[in-house]
Amino acid sequence: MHVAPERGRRAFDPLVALNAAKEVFWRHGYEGASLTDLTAAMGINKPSMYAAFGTKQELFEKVIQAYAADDMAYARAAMEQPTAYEVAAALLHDNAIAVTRPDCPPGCLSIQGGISTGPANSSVTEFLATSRLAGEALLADRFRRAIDTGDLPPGTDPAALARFLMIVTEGQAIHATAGVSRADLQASASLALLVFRSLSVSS
Amino acid sequence: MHVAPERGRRAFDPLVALNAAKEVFWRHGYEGASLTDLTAAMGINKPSMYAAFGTKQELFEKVIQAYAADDMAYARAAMEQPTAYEVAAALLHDNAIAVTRPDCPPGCLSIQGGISTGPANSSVTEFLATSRLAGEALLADRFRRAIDTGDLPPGTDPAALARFLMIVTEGQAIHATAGVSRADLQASASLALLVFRSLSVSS
DNA sequence: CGGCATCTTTACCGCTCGGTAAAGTTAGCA
DNA sequence: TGCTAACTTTACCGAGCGGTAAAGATGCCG
Repeated sequence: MHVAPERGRRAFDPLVALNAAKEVFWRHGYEGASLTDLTAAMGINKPSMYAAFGTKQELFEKVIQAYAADDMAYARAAMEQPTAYEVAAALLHDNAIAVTRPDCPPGCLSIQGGISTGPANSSVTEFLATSRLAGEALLADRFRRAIDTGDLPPGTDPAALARFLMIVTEGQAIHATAGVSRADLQASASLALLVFRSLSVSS
Repeated sequence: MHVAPERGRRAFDPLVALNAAKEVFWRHGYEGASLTDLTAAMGINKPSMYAAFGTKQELFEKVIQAYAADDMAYARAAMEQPTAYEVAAALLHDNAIAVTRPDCPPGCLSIQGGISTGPANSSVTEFLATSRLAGEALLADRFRRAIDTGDLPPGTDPAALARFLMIVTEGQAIHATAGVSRADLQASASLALLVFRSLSVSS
C-alpha cells in the first residue's frame, strides 16, 4: 500500500479538480455527468483523470468523501449544540443555507447525485441512501443522550424525532432545486421547529 | 384534431403499456430508463412505441399525466377535508402510504423521474419542479380559505404552511426510497402535525 | 547531458443510446 | 378474394457513452 515517489510531477491540483468534479456531479447527478463533462470542468483529459482518480465510480466516491468532509460539516457542528432544540434549529437553518449556496448547485449532492439510476448503477443509489440513514442514526443518538440528561421529555421517541428532522432537510433540498429561496426555506425550518413546543404533551 | 378511423387495429392496450412505462420511469428516472427497458416492459417494439406515444419525452409526459390523475388523487382528495388540520393529516398520512405501495416502486415519480438530469434533459427537471410547486400553490389556497373562515388563526402564513407540508411529503418520498417503512413514515407524519398545536401561538 | 519514469495527448475501442427506414404481417372493406 | 391502410418486425443509423492503448511531452536524477 505504498505509493511510489512521483518523478514527473502532476500538472494539475487534484483538490481543485475534485471540487470541479463535485459541482458537475451535484448539478447533473452520477449518470447525468459524462466523463466528457467532468474532465472538461476539471481541466484535464480522460486518461489523466483515470490515472489520478480511477474509474468514474471511484471518482464519485472521492467526491462524496470531500462533500461529507467539507459541505456537510455544518451537520456535525449542529449536533454539538448544548440542547436538543438548538441541535435541531442549527441543523434545519444551516441546511436551508447549505442547499441554497450561490456558489454551489442548489440542493444536496447526496440526493442530486443519484436518487434514481439506470439498472447498471443501482449501487450508487444504495450507497447514498445508506450514508444518509447513517447520519440520521447519529442524530437519534444525540437525542437519546438529551433524553438521558432530562433535556427532552422521557416519552420522546429519539429515532422518530431524528427521522422527522432529516425528512425536513431532504424536503428542503428538493425544494431548493425547484428554485425556492433561502428565506422561504428558513421560514419552513422555523415552522418545523414548532413541534418541539408540543413534544412534552405528545406520547 | 380528428383521429382517422383505425383499419388495422392495435395489438396492445395503450393503457397497460403506459402503466408499464410508468413503473420503469418511476424506478430508474427519465434518463435511467432506456427505450430498450421501456419497450421490453411495455411488451412492444420501439417503432410501435413511437407510433403510439411519440418520442421518449412525449411518452414521459403522458406517463406523468396518468400519474397525476391516478397516483396523486389522494392529494386532491385530502384538500377536500373539512378543516385545515384534517387536510394536512390526510395529505401526510396518505402520502406515507403512497410512497410505500408494495405494488409500486418506492418514493414519488415526480422526484424519482428527474430530480437531476444531464444537460440535454434539463427541461424534464424544470417541468417536474414546476408541477410540484403548482400543487403547493393549491394547498396554500386551501389554507387561505381556512384563515378566511376562522379555521386557522389570522396570523398564519398560508404559503409557509403549505411549503412546510410539501417539504415533509418530499422528505417522506426520499426516505421511502431508502427503504424506510410505511409505519415509520406515518410516525413522522404525526410528529409533523404537532406544528398545528402551536400555530395560534406563533407569529 | 543522457536516461528514464511519469504524466499528457491523440486517437480509438466496443457498446448502448434515442430514433427510424423499409420490409413483412394483419385485418377491414369492396 | 384481392386491395389497401394500418400496425409490427427486423435491421440499422449517427452520436455519445465509459474506458484505454500507444505515442509524445516533461522534468528529476545520476
